[in-house]
Amino acid sequence: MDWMDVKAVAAGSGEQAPREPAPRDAAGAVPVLGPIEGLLDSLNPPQRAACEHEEGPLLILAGPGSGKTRVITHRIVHLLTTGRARPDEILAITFTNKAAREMRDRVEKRLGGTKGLWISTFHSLCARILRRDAEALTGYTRDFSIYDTGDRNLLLKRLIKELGFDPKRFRPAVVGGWISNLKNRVAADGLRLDSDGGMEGEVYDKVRRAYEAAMRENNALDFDDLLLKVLELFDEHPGIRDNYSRRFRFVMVDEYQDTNRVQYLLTQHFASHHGNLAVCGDPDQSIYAWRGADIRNILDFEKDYGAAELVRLEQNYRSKGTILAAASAVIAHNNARKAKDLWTEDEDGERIAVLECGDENDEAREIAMQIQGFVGRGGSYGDMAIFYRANFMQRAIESALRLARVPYQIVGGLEFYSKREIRDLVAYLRLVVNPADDVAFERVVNVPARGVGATSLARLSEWARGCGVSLVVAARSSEALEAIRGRAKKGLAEFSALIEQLVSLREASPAVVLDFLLEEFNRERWLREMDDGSGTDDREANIDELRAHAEEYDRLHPDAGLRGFLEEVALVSDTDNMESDVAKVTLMTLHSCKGLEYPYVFIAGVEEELLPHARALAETMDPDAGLEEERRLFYVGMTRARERLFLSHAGTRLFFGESRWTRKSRFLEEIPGELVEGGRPDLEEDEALGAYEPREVDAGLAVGQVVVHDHFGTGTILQLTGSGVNARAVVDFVHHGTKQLLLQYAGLSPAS
DNA sequence: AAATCCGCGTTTTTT
DNA sequence: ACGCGGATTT
Repeated sequence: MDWMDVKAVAAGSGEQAPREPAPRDAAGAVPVLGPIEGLLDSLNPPQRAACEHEEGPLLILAGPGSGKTRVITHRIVHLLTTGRARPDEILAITFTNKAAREMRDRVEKRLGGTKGLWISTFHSLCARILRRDAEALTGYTRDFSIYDTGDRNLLLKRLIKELGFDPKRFRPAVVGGWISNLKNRVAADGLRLDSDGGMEGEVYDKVRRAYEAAMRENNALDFDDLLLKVLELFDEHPGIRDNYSRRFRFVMVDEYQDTNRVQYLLTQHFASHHGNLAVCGDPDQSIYAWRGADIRNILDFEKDYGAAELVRLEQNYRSKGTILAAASAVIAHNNARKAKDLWTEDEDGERIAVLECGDENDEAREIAMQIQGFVGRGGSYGDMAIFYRANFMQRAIESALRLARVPYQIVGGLEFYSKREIRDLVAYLRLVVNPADDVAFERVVNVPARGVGATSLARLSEWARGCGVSLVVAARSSEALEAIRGRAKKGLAEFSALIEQLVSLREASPAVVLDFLLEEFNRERWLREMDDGSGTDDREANIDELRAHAEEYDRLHPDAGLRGFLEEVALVSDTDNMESDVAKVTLMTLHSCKGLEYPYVFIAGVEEELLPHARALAETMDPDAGLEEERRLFYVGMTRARERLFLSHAGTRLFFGESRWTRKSRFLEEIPGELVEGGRPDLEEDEALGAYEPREVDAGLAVGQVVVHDHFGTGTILQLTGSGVNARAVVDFVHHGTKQLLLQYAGLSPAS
């Protein structure tokens, strides 16, 4: 980590005379500075070479922890401050919003602003282009809706039924996955679909056609369309394509190993005019083949773009030697791979620990205990992260952390925007912007309840289809309403009136529209209506959060309006809710952890079937490829760790409510050298726990006493053992049976 | 049309 | 174990 001050070579990075300061395109644009003295001094030679590379293609092969993001941001800053480019001539593309934000922050730190720079994900970049140029696509307007997977499946289900197929046999999610897959690869293999069964394939294809037609009618695009339509736009309107490729004189793509065919072609378009394309990535960290990423894109880069400069970043500044060696040894088991030598100047550090646990709860508890131990010895929660292969594993870990009073945050997982109340409100907003959005209409026409049920809706749909109009238009037509009975008729009229009012607020700020809606709904009644017994507090809080989010958005983007807000909501999932400088342990899937680093990393569930995931081995593609991608995933997880790495596995684990025996992962055998088995590698239990400040435990607890526990509720103490930090109680809980608890974590209090 | 009950699939990963 | 959607009842 000290490499920054290793060399203090005087500034002399071959600066040329800065060009005439370019005219700024807007007030508050990035200030055009002179060259920053010594900007590149802190970089090692290859890093520096990557930053100084000027025109033409550049491939940066960057191992984990090799300062890749640093290089990209420095390169941007370098381009700007030497006057080689204006902010609005630079396009940097990332895969996740997290990465985009990180990059923007870092540039901002150096320049004090990022106005005019385009740093975004493929998806938001494309959405932005389409907002501008959608009219050039037949059938679409700039008010298009963006459908997420849920919306897509809802529409598919309706279509499958309408076409007379059984949605059980042809499940919307499966058909949708198939369509998505097709779109991601479409440009590679042409439109030919290689369906297995002739009959099945035909159905799939019929549904697909109906889906595309319906999407057009709804003025809606799904995630894949965002990219695909831009490709279409560029293909059909070379003029538009040229505008962009001339405008962005420098294009950069991060995590290039994760690009799919469509993204590959888009990139090509963006660079078509000048060839100033810098991509960076690491084939060993390619973990998205399952959704169409094609590792050949990065492997063939030099072939695709002749005379590309190649820079390899192989010095690792992140992990202790032992961790790096272990990760390297694991990844070396992949055959389809070019060998690579990562090295570090750092010391070896502590050995990697393997935690063998009973079941998933023991595992979670063990991790929690480790964490408390380290915090007791001066560690900070914010320095620790727990990774797992699949989201369901989150549960056990979460509850153990709660019990142990470990503060945590979860990245991704259950999404904010998939919550009922949020989806409904958002659907209203969508309908206001894009009245052709029938999926949104169906979602909210009876929210809150207006007596409009399935049958009336079916009648309305039928009429609408007959006339070729949207549901909103149909609902306004007295002719359409003739076929509908009293209660529902009145409801539809109410709904129409509401939409009409909302449409007049079309240009208002998102928060204003939300307020109007909530007022209109009678918030309390609506909440009560949604109550499923768990109370309305959470939903209420979610609504407030959405409102706050809308307000914040409006403040930052005063001119973006509803359209902009909806785009953000559709594309910025709350995977991005991660707070980085906060005293909380961070939980996430192995896929989400890419690009991050933590001093202490725990990887849970390092087991066969789970870490090489069974489905990755069994399914579709060739099993070796599946296994190797799993290995890369593990590699990505391991290389996030700076100081300490903990790998845990449980003897049994609950799947679908059924406890199953497990075997430890073959990947563990691939780690050379000695692993510390079990227990706490460098602490005795007492030491670990003693360091953690105990809460007062003996507060008059006695056998036979009735006590209350945060999580398990009321119970009776059957037995008390141990003392001090080892004091335990066996408690028979009314609803949860008998548990043994460590008093210092349990927080038992006498029942009142 | 709304409320309740039952059966089924779910859990690989994400924009 | 759990939640969703569909079928059943009220």
